[in-house]
Amino acid sequence: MIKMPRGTKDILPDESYKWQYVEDVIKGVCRDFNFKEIRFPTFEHTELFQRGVGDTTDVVQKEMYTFSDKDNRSLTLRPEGTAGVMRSFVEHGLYGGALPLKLFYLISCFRYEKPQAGRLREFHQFGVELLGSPSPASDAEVISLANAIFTRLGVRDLHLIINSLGCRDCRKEHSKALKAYFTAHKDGLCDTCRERLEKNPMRIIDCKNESCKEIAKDAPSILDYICGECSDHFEETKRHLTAAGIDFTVDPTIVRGLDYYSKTVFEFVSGDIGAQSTVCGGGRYDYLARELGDIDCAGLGFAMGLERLLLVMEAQGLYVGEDRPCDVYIASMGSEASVYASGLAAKMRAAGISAETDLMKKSLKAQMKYADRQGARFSVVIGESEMETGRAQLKNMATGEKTDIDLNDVTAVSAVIKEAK
RNA sequence: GUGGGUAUAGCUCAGUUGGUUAGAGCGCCAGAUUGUGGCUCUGGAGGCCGUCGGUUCGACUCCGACUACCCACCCCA
Repeated sequence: MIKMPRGTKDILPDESYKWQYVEDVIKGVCRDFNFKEIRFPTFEHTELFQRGVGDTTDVVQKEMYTFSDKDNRSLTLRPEGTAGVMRSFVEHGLYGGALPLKLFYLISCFRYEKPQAGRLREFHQFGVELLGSPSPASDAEVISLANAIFTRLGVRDLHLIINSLGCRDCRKEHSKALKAYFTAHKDGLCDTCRERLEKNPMRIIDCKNESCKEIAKDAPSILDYICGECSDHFEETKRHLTAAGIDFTVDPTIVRGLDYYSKTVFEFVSGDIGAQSTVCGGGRYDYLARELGDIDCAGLGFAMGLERLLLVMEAQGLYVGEDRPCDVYIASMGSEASVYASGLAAKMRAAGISAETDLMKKSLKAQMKYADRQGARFSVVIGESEMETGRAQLKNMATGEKTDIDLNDVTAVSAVIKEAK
C-alpha cells in the first residue's frame, strides 16, 4: 500500500465541511473589509524566496521543497504567501492602480520540517496583504481583520502581542547595541547564539536556552532605539488598536524569522494547542517591494495557520459548521423503478433539491438504511404502483410522518421539503 | 537535524512468567421483518500482530535495526 507522504494530511469527507465553514466565515470578513482574493502559483522561481524571505532564514536554508524542472530551472514550492503576492503585484504593475490594494488568499504552503502538533509539511494558510499604505491606520486595519475573524468564529483566549522592529536605520543602531551587549556576555551564550552574534544578533533574543534567556532579559530593547518616525508610527498604531477595542501587549522579544519584516510585527497566540501556539503572525514589510521589484511600496500583512485555527476551535468546543445532508433519498425497487428514480432525481435537482438514488441495486431495507446513514431529510419509495399512479409517499425521516405527493408536480414536492427546513 | 512515546481488524483498544485455532466494542454486510431507516436479537466478512533480522523447541509477547505516527526541541503559521 502506498501511504501519504510524511507531514501531509487528508481532509476526509467527514471533516471537509469544517474547512468550508471556516473558509466561508473568513471570506465573509474579507468582504466586509473589502479585501479581494488573489490566486497565484504554488511554485515560484527559487530566487524569489531567497531574495524575499531572506537566504539566511531557516525557512530558506533548510525547509524549502526545491526542485529542478526539465529545463533545469530551479523552482520551489511556496513556503509562505507574501513573496508570491508581492511578485505578482510588481510583475503586473498593480502599484500603478488604486492604492491601497487589499488582498487575501487561501493557499497551501510547503515546508520540509519534522511534523508535530500544529505543524505539517503541507499546511494551509489564510493570508492578507495590504499594499501601498505606510500609515499606521493600515497596521491596525490588518490586525482588526484578523481579530474580526476570531470574533466571528467565537475563538477566545487569544493573546495579541505586538512589537516594532524599527526601520533600517534604527535597526542598525539596535543591532550595534545588541552586539556590544552580547559580546560582553559571550561566555554565557550557547553555541548557536555565538554564531548569531555576528550574523543576526537579534535572533539571540528569541533563543530558548535558559542561560541565553537569562542574559537576553537585560538586553537593550529595540523600543529604546527606534527613531522618532518609527516610534510615532508604533504609538499611532497602538492608539488605533485601542480605539478599535482590541487588547494587546507589547512584547519586545518577538522578532519573527522572516527577513522582510520592519516596523510593526504581531502574533496571535493560543495556549490551547500545544507548542506551536502562534495561530496568526505578520507584520509590515516596507522594503520588500524594493527587494523584489524596482519600486518603493509600503506593505503589510499576516498569515493564519488554518490547521492551528481549527485546533483551537476544537479545543474550545466551538461550532465548526455542519454537514449539509441530502434533501431526499429516492429508493427504488427493480430496474424499471431505478430508471424512473433517475429521472425524478434529475427533475428535483433542477428544482434545487439535493436528491440521491440507489446506485448499487440494494434491497429496499438496505436503501433505507443508507438513506438514514446519510442523514437524508426525506425519502420516497418508487415501485410499480408509484410508477402507475404517479403518486408516492414522501417520508420525513426525522418524524416518520408521510405525505402523499404528486410525482409529476416537482414544485409542490419542493415546497413540502423546503417548508420542513 | 536532536530527543521521548507508540505501532494488534476500517476505527478505539484488550491480549495473562513466551505455548499451538489472536479477542472485544463500534462500524460494515446479511437475516429475523417478499414494499420502508433508527431499537433489539442472530449470523457473516474482515488480521503476514508496522517491516527486517536475532534469541528460543516455540515470539503478538523478549532483543536489535529500520520505517511510520504522536509529542517536544529548533523554527514558524
